[in-house]
Amino acid sequence: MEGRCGAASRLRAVTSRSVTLIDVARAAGVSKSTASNALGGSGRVSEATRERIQDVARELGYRPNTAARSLRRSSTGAIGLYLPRTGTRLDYYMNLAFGAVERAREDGLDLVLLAPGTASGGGLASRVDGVLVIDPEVDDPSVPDLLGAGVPVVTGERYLGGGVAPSGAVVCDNAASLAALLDHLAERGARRPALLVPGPGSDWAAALRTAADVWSRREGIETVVRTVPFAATPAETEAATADLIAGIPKLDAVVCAPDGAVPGVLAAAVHAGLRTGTGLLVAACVDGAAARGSSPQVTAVDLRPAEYGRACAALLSELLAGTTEPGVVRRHDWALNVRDSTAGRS
Amino acid sequence: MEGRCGAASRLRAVTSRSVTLIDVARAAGVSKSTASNALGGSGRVSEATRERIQDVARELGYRPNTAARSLRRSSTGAIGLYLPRTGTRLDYYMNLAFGAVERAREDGLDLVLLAPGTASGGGLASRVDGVLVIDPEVDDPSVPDLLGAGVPVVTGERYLGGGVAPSGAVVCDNAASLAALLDHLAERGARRPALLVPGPGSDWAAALRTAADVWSRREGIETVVRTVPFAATPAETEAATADLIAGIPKLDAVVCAPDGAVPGVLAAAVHAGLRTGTGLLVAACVDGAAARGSSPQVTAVDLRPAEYGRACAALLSELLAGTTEPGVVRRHDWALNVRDSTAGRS
DNA sequence: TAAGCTTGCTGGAACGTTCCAGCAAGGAGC
DNA sequence: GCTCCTTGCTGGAACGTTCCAGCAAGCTTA
Repeated sequence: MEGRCGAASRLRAVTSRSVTLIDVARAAGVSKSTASNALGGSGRVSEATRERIQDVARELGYRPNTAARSLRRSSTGAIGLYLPRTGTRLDYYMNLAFGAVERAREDGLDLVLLAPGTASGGGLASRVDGVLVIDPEVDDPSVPDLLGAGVPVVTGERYLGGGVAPSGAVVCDNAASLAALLDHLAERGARRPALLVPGPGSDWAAALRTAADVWSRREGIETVVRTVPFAATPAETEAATADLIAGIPKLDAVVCAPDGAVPGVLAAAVHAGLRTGTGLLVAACVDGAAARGSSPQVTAVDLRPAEYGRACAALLSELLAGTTEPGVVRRHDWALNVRDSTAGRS
Repeated sequence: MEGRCGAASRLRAVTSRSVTLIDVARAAGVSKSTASNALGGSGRVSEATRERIQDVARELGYRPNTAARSLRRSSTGAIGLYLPRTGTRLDYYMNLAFGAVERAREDGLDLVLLAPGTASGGGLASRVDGVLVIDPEVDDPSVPDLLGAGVPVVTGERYLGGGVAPSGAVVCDNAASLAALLDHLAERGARRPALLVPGPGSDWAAALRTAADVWSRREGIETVVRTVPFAATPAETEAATADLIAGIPKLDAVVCAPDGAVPGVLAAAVHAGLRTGTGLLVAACVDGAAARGSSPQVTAVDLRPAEYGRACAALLSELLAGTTEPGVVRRHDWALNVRDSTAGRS
């Protein structure tokens, strides 16, 4: 009876079940501990045995069971990604997500997409080892939950709210990029630029506002700042721009912070009979489909979202591995993509 | 010694470790099996004890350990999402992803983002219970790997390649939506429409091509079909449209299949001195930021990506639960968003 | 030669859950 | 009174991995 039962289960193991560490160990004639050490890299194993076991594992098609490993190591092998769900900028975030997922995969980490409210239950800690929170906004109630979930958090851009501090952050030098953009516009002949920017609820928008102020003082060129919603629709932006054109006689350049708002600016220019690129210079603080796809194409600051995502994932991965101390803030490089919309005043 | 050791571990359990099923059971004065049954819903437990245990669990803040559950149940509690990484259409896919992640969460499933090449290793089956493959293209080498990974697969749109068949699919009636779009254009005065569409490598594009053919025959109106890349850039589309305008004297409407290509069509119209909406009607087969954000706004077929994602996740979830038999194909509804770009010939 | 160190390996005990066999207690049917 | 069934609960054994203590064998040192 014992024998029959053992034989049956062994047969099933061969036919249907997936191959486990014990199968590998048995086939290689070692104990499971040695097999584990040989494949995992830790522990003391002779080079010869290690290679033999790795060969056997490859031959049998051994894949470690993620759940068992997680249980034993009490780490899940996955990180979470939390994105703001703004209507525009989605292609930016998608590129960022792709970058993060690729980088995570290089370290053997899965990336799970977090929906708003995921963390509020509290079970987050048993499902991911850490979380990436991108562009955290102060009035998003999920953000404090994520920060308090008990796992390391890396933010993309700083979080301006209080509470538990994140373990790390990757930030863009938005002040420098806006200054570069304004320098570029001035060089192309702009003397009366305007900036369309969301209110200071996010680190990004807040930084842009002060940067515009600093630049204006330094250069002695007044920059008109006008507040638009974070996820501004083209219609809203068009109205805002038309308003500016009507109100400021010599307006010659418009910088719009959200990339999705670009079409609205262009439409207002067309309506007012201004030729984009010469009569009115137009630029955006975030590059994306809207800036690249419009006509004429719009000069924009390229935040290189895929690399941004990679950088965030890399930092979190290092924090999890313990190779980097908590509290780091890393800088992410940007680039200025000059296009026809700032060709220059004729 | 035994006692001291036990006390020590119990103390640590209280101070640092998270609360386990055993903690709940002990606090409620029952065995772990009963606690498991009470919380899991299965097994035989009296209503009184069940409530008591649930109260205790809530009070202690018990969260089941995902890894342990996965290990025991040999299911991971997560599904994978594989998206094509085309430059345009990203906001469409992002909305779809958000829909899928929300629906998955309703069933307690995590959604992990799959990068191209994730499946080739073969370890996919131990990490997700099933996979969503959206807009599978025949020449994507990852798709056969995903289909052969040994877990249920639901595709968004059909997969035209061979090999292992998916367990389910959610499809749009692209033929019907294009016919509706062409009907709309004809009603607004179009007599010589053109269709910009990718080659027949995807189910979506193939369906559009035949639908245009069928519609033309039925209505007696010839539709000019022109092939553009799947992820057509605005520049490519502009060139293609300019070409059409030059080559076809009475051209009065352009339908462009990929949404990201919309700005190119509009630019070509402007260049040719045609007024979009009257001189040239313009429409797209996929609604998105490009169609909504352009000026004038462009009439498009709304595939309702978030709901599409929800539908895919729902189907996969049912397949995993066994409440739906494999092989199902479900239909997803679309809507026509009429905008200024098809106002009508004056 | 005895003690101590290093190397290479082993066996067992976790990790937290679910599933299964089983067992008292009580009721029904003969 | 005996069997049989149901209800409500229990204890132990999985699931596949990693970690830890430990143990021979060989080498060094005194």
